[in-house]
Amino acid sequence: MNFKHDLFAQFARVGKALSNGNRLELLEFLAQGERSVEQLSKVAGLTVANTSQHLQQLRHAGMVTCRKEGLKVFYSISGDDVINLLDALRAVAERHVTDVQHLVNTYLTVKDNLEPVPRTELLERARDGLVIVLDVRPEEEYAAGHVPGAVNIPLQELEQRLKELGDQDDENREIVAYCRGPHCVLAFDAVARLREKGLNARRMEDGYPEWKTAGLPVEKSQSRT
Amino acid sequence: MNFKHDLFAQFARVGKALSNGNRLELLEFLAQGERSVEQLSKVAGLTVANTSQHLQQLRHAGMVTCRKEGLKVFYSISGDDVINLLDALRAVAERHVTDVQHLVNTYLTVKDNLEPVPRTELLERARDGLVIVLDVRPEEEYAAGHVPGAVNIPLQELEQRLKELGDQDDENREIVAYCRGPHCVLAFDAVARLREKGLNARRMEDGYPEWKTAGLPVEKSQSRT
DNA sequence: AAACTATTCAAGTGATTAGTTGATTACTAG
DNA sequence: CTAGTAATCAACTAATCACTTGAATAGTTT
Repeated sequence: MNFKHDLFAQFARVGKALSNGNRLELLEFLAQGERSVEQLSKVAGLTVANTSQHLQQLRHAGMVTCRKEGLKVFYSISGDDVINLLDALRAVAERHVTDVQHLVNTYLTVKDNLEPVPRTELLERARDGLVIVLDVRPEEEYAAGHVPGAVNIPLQELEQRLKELGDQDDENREIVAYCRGPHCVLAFDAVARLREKGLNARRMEDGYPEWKTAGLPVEKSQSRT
Repeated sequence: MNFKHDLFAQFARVGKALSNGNRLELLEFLAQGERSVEQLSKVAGLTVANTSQHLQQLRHAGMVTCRKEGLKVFYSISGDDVINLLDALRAVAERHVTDVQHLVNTYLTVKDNLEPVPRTELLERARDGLVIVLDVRPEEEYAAGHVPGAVNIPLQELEQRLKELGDQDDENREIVAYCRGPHCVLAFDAVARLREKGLNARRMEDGYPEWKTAGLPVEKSQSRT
């Protein structure tokens, strides 16, 4: 039964793509939208050549596609099924690899952290003005697409721009922060800092890619070409 | 940001578990239910020592658990999320890796193959006696659990025992075959052979593990201790 | 206790993989 | 055409992985 063997070897090719931490990081970043090789290499802290090689492995596994525009090559996730796969991987890793839970817990300095806010609940409460939705990702990612009505304050600028959130009529209005995904640390950080300031902050379940994949509405900034 | 790096390294551990064809084959077999190391080594065509090592990798990735009973150690999938992960992997591999499609198509000698029968539809039609559900897995797997009312004829015995299916009142009663999963070749084979004999055979969507995971009713044989 | 069985452990070999470096290709701008 | 840029390719090293072999555990049977 050579057929069977070949078939599993093909599946393993996709598995191999998931077998390296740097590639997973690239995929998580790509889940935001398309990116150039240079951008990706910076965010993952790899050389351009190395990044290029990882991207080609991902491409051969069918997980990303690329598009050349002038000098630059833009990579992007090749379909929603890939995001499902990444989420399934996360789910297994979270549930079973105790080290992950340990890492997440250690990072969450705020131990009495409330449950993250579910996506569906959020949208209507934001519409009613009950919550402020805070996008803590970098400006360019916000511009490429974000949750409707979300305020964008990148994490680094959070401390200085705190009043933009507190200035609102009600000091105790709940703030819901989100970032790149369930394991992006930006929103964790933001919630921890906001709580230190006495604000009522929570984290949104998952992040922008999951929001988009769930078919919920998104908004884009027109400010750039 | 060392935290981030560590976190992705933990995810990669699960990814690594999926990066080898033999391990994927073991997982697919384990998705049927628990198995001893010896059984697994036979089905995958590996030495016992090698199988044991693969299983321990899977265990460290949190994908399987084991239970010792007397001399034997029985391994099993550690949760439904693992089956979801395997299905997500398959989905990506199927959609993107053209080689997989090629392999599957090559194997399907019957080109005019009808759509596989959805699970939900099947159960009520079987109850009404409209279809014969055929389980082509080996006897022991059938005994460990099967779709209610299914007839068990292992693939090897299919040709000899054909009359057990044709003997029924209506020659044209539809036969729906299933096996271990969407990429197990048993049901493909069975359908192809039945059609050669002029019978009205189709393949069930997915296989037994997916059926069980979907929460649909199952039946077990009492014939063995 | 001795023989036997199922599994695991430990050590070693050849193959594969991750990452570095420097050259090369494809494209743009002057 | 030349210089410059983004990405890829090619060649290499160190690390990791798959598998084999033979020994060691743990449990059962006699």
